Amino acid sequence: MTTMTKYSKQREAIKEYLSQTKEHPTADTVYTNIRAILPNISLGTVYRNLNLLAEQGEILKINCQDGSVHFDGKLDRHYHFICNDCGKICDIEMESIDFINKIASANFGGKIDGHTVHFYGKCPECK
Amino acid sequence: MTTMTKYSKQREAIKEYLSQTKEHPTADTVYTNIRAILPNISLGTVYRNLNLLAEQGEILKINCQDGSVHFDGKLDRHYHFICNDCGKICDIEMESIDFINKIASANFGGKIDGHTVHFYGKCPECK
DNA sequence: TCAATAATAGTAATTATTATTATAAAGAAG
DNA sequence: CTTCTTTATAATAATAATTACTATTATTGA
Repeated sequence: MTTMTKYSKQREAIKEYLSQTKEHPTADTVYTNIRAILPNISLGTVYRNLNLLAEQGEILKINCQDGSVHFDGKLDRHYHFICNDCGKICDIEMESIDFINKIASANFGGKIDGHTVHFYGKCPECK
Repeated sequence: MTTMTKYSKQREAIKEYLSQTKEHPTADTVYTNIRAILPNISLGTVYRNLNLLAEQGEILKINCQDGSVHFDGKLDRHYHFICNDCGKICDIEMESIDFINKIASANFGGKIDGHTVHFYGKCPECK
């Protein structure tokens, strides 16, 4: 029996917050911001729901090069840039580069289903 | 005054171990394996040297999608594949795709210096 | 309205990693 | 070869991020 997901205002608030922000907050930043609306929410609830939403594909979990974890409520196809100076994550709107999967498949015995790519450098502000 | 790096057999053993293995071990796996040669090495020493070697560009630090951190002693240009089933990291020998930096630069205000890319799917064994 | 189940807050526990410190090893100078 | 200075080490403590636990509360379907 597959377990059933019930509504909760906490999860709804997290989803809403992520969908409206342009930032790519960490779990802790989500927690801080959600507490403005739901002062009694617990950090564990934030973590559980972020992971649940990410599993369900409703948000995106971003594992940065430096080991930090960020979340993204924007669902349309886009890429991420991380600034080497200020550490900020920016969106990059660009054409799909899914064709690199084909390039990688050429000399590889397994099956390539996808990839993750992050770009690095100086963001518009730090440049 | 820039601090000077002194030789240590611990660091040498870590470097040697990474250069000869085809695996992409975690810090803890490095620790376990090095203890076969140096039974008294401490985990802190392993972490410190892995980070030092990575900073100096003598080894590679790989931050996986799932948050785990692995190390690679292979220095020539190659790409990484992570199996969705068994979690193993494999090398992919393929032509450079550095040109994706140009594609990303097209509509971006900042400066793109590099990228990281990991491929996902089923490895040769799991397929 | 009621029963079943999932979600929560609060807290404790875990994991990975870094910091601290007294001792040991490395390298330079005499 | 001995001494001095500096870096590295082992062992341990501390930290940070995340997950697990548990009693209580909220949601949903009947």
